[in-house]
Amino acid sequence: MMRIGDFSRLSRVTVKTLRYYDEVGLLHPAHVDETTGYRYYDHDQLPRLYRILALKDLGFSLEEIGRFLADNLTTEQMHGMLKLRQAEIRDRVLDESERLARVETRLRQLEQEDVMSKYDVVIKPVEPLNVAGVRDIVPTPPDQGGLWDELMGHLAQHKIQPSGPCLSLYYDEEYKEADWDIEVCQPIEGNAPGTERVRVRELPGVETMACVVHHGPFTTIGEAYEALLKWIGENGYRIVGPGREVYLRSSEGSQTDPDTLTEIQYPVEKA
Amino acid sequence: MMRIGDFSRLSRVTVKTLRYYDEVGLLHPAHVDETTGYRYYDHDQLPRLYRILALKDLGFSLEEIGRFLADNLTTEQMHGMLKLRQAEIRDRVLDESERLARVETRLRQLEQEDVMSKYDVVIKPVEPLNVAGVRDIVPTPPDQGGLWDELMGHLAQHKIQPSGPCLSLYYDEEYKEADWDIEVCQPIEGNAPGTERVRVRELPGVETMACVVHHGPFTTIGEAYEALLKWIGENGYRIVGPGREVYLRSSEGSQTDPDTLTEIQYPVEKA
DNA sequence: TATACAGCTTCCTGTAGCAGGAGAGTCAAG
DNA sequence: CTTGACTCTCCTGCTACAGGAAGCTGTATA
Repeated sequence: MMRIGDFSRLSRVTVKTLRYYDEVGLLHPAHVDETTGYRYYDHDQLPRLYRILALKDLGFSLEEIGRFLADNLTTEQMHGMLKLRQAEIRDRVLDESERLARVETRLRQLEQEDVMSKYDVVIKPVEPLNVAGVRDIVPTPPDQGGLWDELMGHLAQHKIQPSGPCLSLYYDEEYKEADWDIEVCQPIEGNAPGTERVRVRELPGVETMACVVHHGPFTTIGEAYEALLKWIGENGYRIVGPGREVYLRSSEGSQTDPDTLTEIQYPVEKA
Repeated sequence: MMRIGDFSRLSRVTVKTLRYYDEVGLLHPAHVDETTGYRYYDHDQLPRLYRILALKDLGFSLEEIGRFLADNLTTEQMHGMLKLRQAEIRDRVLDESERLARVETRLRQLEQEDVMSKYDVVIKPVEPLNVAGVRDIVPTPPDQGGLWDELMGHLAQHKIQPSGPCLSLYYDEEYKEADWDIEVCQPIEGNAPGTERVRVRELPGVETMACVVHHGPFTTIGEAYEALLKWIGENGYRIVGPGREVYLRSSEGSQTDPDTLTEIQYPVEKA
């Protein structure tokens, strides 16, 4: 029988930890003096402590280790827990590897451009959205004003309330000189009447949407697109649907208001 | 200006988190109603929030992100922090990969032997140890009794106090049929007189010692050796020094006492 | 106008596995 | 008997929030 300090030196486990294991019931001392509260350990408690350490080393929580030691479970149960651990660790390795890749991408970018991008890309889910929309081919993006007039006219006529910031969808898959396939949308509540030109429908939700916010006039939104597309490419994603422009704040059709706020969104998947 | 719930839906960050970021000073609302305490956010706070999320995604702590946003640091500082992050993540990936390998080793072992080993191996550091020892060639390990008599006689004669459990060192690098090079040691305090045969010296400390405890008679200690050596091989270590047997509890030379407790130690390094 | 009811507030607790430290009692040696 | 090393319990802190209680607020509807 030895005191906690000796057992600590023998096992190279801190006194704090030994007391904690006593508290949570993982390893009670062989004997506790009733009057002084001193803990006394026996040499043959070392194997149990080593088992605890070995299991901890495999990544099990103390609670799992506790059940482990108490139930002394069957080979199959053991096998199942190890399989589970294996899967969890694999996930974590994968996560951390991807994080590492992102950090290294940033590093390369920093070394090349010598300045940190003003754009930050995030991946987030986007809910399904009930919208009224008008879709058509227009020469270039700045020419979508007519579609907006059409849409807003319809909404005003039927007294339909908007329920969020409006947005445009860009359906073309590659870059175009002219003739863009664009849909302008206004989120609305519930269902409302549509027409041949004004479609009311649900825009599907997207689980992984790569997003970036552009703060500045529309005329410079190209920089935001550039940053976003670069990020998507460098981080191993690919675009799997039409891009969206969400007009968070804008002054009615002005292309040059510097206080305009636009979120660009692309549905993506890991390539 | 929108309320916290709307900003939460817009950014897909929970209300709880937004309140927390307010509390720790990462992102205060644009305006807080003095009478009601309601938080009001502006659209143009979204870029800052996205920056926070992007940095979090790289693995920075909220505190680091805070300094980050407050100081808006130079490119070099930025570079340094990213390098640091890179190193940390690499370490973690390595750690987790090794852990994964250990789990998989256990799994294979379980599948082959259909039972969990009764031995648990741990890696721990061992302190330098001041000892008196007698080293010689003996036919086989059970023949080391004479060395112990010699050592104990010397200690008794000089009234030298032992300061811990005694141990044997096995110097041979490969298995031998006969003629083992063995040193028997007794830890003692301070320095004490030695002789030609009884050396007093400091046993060097070992940073990474692979250890296992055998609970049972000496006659079955081979199983413990087998388990330990197997573990060392399978987990990518190699032996870099003489093995030790530490006699934690024993009944004076008995080879068959079932309550004997012995720790086997091998200094190892990652291969 | 009264009433729901959804949404907001603060405050408290819990998480995992201990580390650090305060204040007080205990043990063995000199 | 004193000293100094050791031990005890109890409290706080760490990260980044989540969950929930109790109470207030804002808006839509009957």
